[in-house]
Amino acid sequence: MSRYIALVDCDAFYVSCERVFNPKLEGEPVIVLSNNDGCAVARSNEAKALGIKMGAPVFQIRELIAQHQVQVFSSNYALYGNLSNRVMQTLRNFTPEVEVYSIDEAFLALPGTCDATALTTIRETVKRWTGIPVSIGLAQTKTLAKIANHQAKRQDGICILDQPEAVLATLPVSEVWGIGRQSTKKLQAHGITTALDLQQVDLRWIRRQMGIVGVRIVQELRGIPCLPLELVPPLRKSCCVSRSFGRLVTTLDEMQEAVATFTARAAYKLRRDNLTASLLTVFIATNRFSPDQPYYRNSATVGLSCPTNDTIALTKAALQALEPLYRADQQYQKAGVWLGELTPANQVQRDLFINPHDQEKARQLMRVVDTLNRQPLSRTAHCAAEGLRQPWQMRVQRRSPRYTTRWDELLQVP
DNA sequence: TCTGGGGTCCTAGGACCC
DNA sequence: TCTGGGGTCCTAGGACCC
Repeated sequence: MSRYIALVDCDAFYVSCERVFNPKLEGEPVIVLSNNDGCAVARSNEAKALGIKMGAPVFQIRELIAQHQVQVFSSNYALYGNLSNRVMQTLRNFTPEVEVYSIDEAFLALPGTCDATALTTIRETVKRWTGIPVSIGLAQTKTLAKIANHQAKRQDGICILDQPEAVLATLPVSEVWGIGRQSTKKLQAHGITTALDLQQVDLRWIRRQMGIVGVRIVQELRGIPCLPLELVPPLRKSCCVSRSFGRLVTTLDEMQEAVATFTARAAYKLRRDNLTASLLTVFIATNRFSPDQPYYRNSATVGLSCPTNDTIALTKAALQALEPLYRADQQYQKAGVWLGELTPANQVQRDLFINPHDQEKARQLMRVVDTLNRQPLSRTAHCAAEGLRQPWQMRVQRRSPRYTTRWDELLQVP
């Protein structure tokens, strides 16, 4: 074989990040929560063994946590993002062909001569240089590499899947990458229950049932690559900032603060990536789980006459879009801002009705604001519309220090 | 009391055109 | 009265991923 695809996946990534700076957590049940301290999104093996499921709402597992003294952390994205970069940089030492697929996963192209010793070297190097344990699956396609990785996690951290059929026969079809709940139901109804069953279906049949997506999955299971490595991340097409509130929001004032805050964050992300937006959508929603209140959600979209990444222009548009959505008789649980039709900032057409001098002044203002706010999540300079106290902010009750990105939160060795 | 956030891709169907 | 065939573009919504 001339070429392999490896999937390198960090083990319980957020938990592992916490353990790097807090070795006492080793061997203990540990979980990391989603934003707003809502659900468990990362679990150590010890926590998994207790039966804590991925995405379990915290309030449903309170007893389990107390009973087994599970260590609980809020998400600390500054820390996880930084450690993720270190892992990815380490992987680039082994091949230039690295696709960063998510915060904790990367696909690597490796030569066909690659063997278990090489994988072990990669694994041990990442652990030594970053402190993060990874598992590596190797196969002929991305979809098979995913499955190999799945196997690796159950073994000693590496798996080479040369003859996949035996493994596919034992794997429920729902575990195949790209097969979600709906597809699982449909496939099972036709007697396809294992990955091997899926590998052997008729291509015309799967085309009718699942479209081109299904065909690709089946081909990949057969060892025929359909999903190329994306070495250069494609330009983003949209950008969304949304949050659940720490407590319900009822007043228009607070909702405006929140929407202005989310807009500022989204505008910053555009400037960071050198993009502008022509479309802005605001959405607000009540709690969809509330049994005694009907679920109300609504959204409004405004087009921007000139593509922009200016916080002030975008905030004006967002507040204007919010106005007709807001209803005084509702208790809101969540809001968000979505920016669409993104184009590179240097390709923006001149707007005949905007004075270029004013535009340049606005750009300079944003540069100053971004410099003042360079510390992650800092709010040294912001619009008045964002408010000061922000009582609706999400809960972050158990966040560990931002060891690697804040001088004042460096690890101290007594 | 308490249920995340941020994305992408694909398809079907409507409007419109020649 | 008859009422084709092929194409593009746009949008909404579904499905899925981590």
